[in-house]
Formats: sequence, C-alpha cells, structure tokens
Amino acid sequence: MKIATYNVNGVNGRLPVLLRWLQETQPDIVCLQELKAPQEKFPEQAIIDAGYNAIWHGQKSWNGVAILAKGLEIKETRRGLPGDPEDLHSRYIEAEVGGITVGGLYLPNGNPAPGPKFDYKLAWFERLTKHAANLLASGKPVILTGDYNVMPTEKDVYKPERWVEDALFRPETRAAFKKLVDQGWTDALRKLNPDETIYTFWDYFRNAYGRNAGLRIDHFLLSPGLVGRLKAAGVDKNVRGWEKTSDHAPVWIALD
DNA sequence: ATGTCGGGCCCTGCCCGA
Repeated sequence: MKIATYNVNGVNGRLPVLLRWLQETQPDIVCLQELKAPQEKFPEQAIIDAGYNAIWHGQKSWNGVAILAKGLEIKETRRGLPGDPEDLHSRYIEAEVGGITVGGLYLPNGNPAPGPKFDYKLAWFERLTKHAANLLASGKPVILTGDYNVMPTEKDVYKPERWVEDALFRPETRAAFKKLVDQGWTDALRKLNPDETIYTFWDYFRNAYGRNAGLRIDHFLLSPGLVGRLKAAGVDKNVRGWEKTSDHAPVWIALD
C-alpha cells in the first residue's frame, strides 16, 4: 500500500499537475495540503474521475487539507485539532482508511519570527503533540503526515546557517518536532535513509530547484505498530520540475 | 534584501501569505 503527502499550493491552480501525478504514481491514500480553495471550490468531480474518494476541509484563500483514497472507504474521525475553538484555520483532517488512522496536517509556517505568527505555530504544535499522544495511547496504527514546516536537523537544509533565525528552523521549532517524535513516532523517510540528503521543498526564488537548494519539511510519522510494515519511501522530485508545479514535491511511503 | 508563486478583489494591478 502506497501512501503519499503533497502540499499542492493551490489545488485548482495545480490541478493538471495533481491529476498527472495521481495517474502516473497511483498512490492508494493521499493527503493534500494548501488547497487554497473554499469548501465548495474543491475539484471533487475531477478527483472522482481520477478514481479517488475524497474528504476535504477547505478555506477561502489559504490553508485547506484533504484525504484521497483509491478503492478504500474514508471514514472521517476529525477535522481541526482539539484545544482551541477560536482557531478557524483548516489545517488538520483525520480519517480511518484501509485499517489505518491517517492524520493529514498543514502546520503553520510561523514567519516572521519572533511574533504572533510564530506564537501561533508553537501553540498549534503543542495541540498537535497533545492529540498525537492520545492517538498513540489508542494503540491503533496511525500515520501523521503532511507539511510540518520544520527541518528537523541540519541535514535537512541546504544551508543551515542561513535558516537559524527562520520559523522553520529555529531552536524552538526543532525542539517542538523532537518532543513530538520522542513520544514514540518514527520519521519514515529518515528511518530508511539515515544519511542521505532528502529534500521535499524548493522555493521559487533564485532557481532553488535547479541548484538543489532544498528543505525537508514534509514528513511521515508512523506509530510503533506500523514501523515493521515500512518497506520503502521516497520523494517524487521530478514533479517539482513540471510546468505550473507546486514548490513542494510529493512524498510517499510503501507499507506491507 | 532579494526572489516567485496562487488567490482575491474596489476587475486589474496590487496586496497577502508563503
């Protein structure tokens, strides 16, 4: 079973790229982030025509998350993280699919830091970490995947010294990610490729993709029971080179 | 500091968020 995550950066603007990638790689389950579309503007029919069921949580202009599945029922278990009824951003959606609880997340960017946006990022991280503890305690197989907007270590940045003040790489952000993982999660891409340079994002500026000036910020965290089923993982880096593409590339894992 | 995207809107060049 192949499970993927993809920050599309505008699901309608990237629809041709998304459909081509689905057709070429045929993942079983897909988490999408940054739909940038209100609930009623999600391209549902095109996704159905591509062979996928979908649930999504849209929002005008920004954010937005979805879960797609091919030939599997998607049983929604939650939209939005608990802990702050004032938070109206569409950044978390969760479902039971194929016997696995899949949480698709779009963690706040947090720039500029310090400031209110960075505070919001750290608060959101805390809420995610609390919810993640409850998911682990359930003993069920769980995947938490999406755009974490965190480079966990220096290995995950093309030029770490340039990013130390950035919200994606500040010590507080890395500490928050470590605190989450240390609950007992496994970073699937790193587990299978302990020493390799792996990037999932290249910004649009200064020919970042051409220079491979990338970041690893899209992650798969697996609950302990799933680690033994992890057989492969990768980044569909070529998709970042397509016309009208997202600044992120799709990331995937294969489970037994 | 800069760079480049999608989306949205005082409908078209500019602002926001990333």
